[in-house]
Amino acid sequence: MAESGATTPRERYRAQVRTEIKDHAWEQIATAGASALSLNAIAKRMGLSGPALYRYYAGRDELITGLIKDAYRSLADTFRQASEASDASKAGASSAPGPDLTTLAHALRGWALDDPQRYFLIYGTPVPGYHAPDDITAIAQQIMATLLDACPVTPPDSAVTPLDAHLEDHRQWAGDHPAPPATLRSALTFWTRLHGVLSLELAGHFTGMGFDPALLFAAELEEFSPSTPVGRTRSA
Amino acid sequence: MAESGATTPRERYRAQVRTEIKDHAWEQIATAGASALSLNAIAKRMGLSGPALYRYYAGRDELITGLIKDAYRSLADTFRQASEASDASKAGASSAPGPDLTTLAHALRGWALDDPQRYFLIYGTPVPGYHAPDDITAIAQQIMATLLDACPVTPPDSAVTPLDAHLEDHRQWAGDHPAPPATLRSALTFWTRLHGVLSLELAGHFTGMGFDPALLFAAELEEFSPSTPVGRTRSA
DNA sequence: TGTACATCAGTGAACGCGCGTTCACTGATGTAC
DNA sequence: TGTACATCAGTGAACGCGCGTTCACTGATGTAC
Repeated sequence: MAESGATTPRERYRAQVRTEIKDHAWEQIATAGASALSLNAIAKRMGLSGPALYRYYAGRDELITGLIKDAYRSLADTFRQASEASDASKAGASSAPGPDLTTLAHALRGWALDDPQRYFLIYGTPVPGYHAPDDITAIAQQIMATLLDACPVTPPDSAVTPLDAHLEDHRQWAGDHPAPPATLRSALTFWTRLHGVLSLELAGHFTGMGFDPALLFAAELEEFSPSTPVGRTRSA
Repeated sequence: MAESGATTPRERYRAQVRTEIKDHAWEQIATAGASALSLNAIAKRMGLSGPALYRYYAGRDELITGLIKDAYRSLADTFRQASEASDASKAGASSAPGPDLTTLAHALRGWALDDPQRYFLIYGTPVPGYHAPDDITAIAQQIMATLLDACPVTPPDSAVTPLDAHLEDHRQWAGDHPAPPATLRSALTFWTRLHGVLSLELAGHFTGMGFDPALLFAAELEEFSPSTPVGRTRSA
């Protein structure tokens, strides 16, 4: 999708086939993982002969790069939409301005569970050779910016650590977002902690353990919720 | 290694060749990732012909399973050794009994950085079909048990959460370790948080960001250090 | 409106490759008397 | 100590497969006059 303004019938057709190829590619990735992706297999599934796909993609690598870019865009969109929705819902009176982290967190988890292999295509095991093209960095920064917009400007514990100072010097990763240092750290920690629980869940490392990953995710999230103090207060 | 008591020369030879095969396998995995592992390529590197390896492994799958098991064992050993070393060093007088989490954390990070693809073989993107054999679960539990031994029995914030109760009901994952619920949660969180930072670092997701992953790792770790209160106190 | 031409989607054959795996066999190493 | 036998490591040929990718080509779709 988002192949930009197609006008002539031929252009429309091309765009449609390109996305059809991608759809089959995602299906194949979800079934057997990204390393099993094969142009010939996709062609066969579409009722085409192998070389036909070379009208649409220069090769396997270009297709995969396209998929990765789409995955990033999809996550960025999901994040932005969740952010806007939560922003609108509390337009009336409620607590703090801006979207809240809980909404973003659940959007992230939903997006990941929706297609675990798509999550892993972005955040999973890297293939030693591959280096992401530059325009992907931009989308990653956009994701970070959305996250920073949702972070309370004064996080629960707001003392400035050495790490904060270090991050301050390297704000580029959030597109030079003008948030205070403690907020930068907060967003980064939000990201790494949720990724920690989520990636282990998606990889199935909790299945042998019997308990519910959602509870673990929620517990990690609670640490960021501004409504509850940082030391959990409920007891059982 | 640890092929168990080899006595006759032939047995010793077999064991040696088996580990030599594994060594080449690891080298290949480190270079091109686990999905690129090929029996023929290993044989060629060893100066053997392809089918020769079938004297030592029933096939590619058995070799990979062996590698995974070795990786788990290696991590368990690293953990245990770090644990014992830290235990001994403070035999004199110092603070709490038992090893401390900082030592374990750095052992983990060192082990991971030593061979990122080995880390990913365990904790990385799962291949949709594969299911780990049962004896691996045992090693994973042993790792958890070592971790639990190092957790302070009364963690920094010790109120009992609903998650604690849930974990209490599913203690199996730690080999029925007799730690209090809050400690179970603490160990689990230790694991997921460090994995969060570490896996993103190993996957190279911080390289475009310019800052030092070690600082982020240390910051996450600080939250578990009993010497420092949970809210960081230093300022800059 | 029809004709001539250009564009482009898709085909089928082919190339070269490396993979996992089997099989019948050779030659060396160990064992038993 | 030497001889007969069994064990087993390793070979080379072969099978069947699917991969990515190229190339010359046909036939349909669009464009220009």
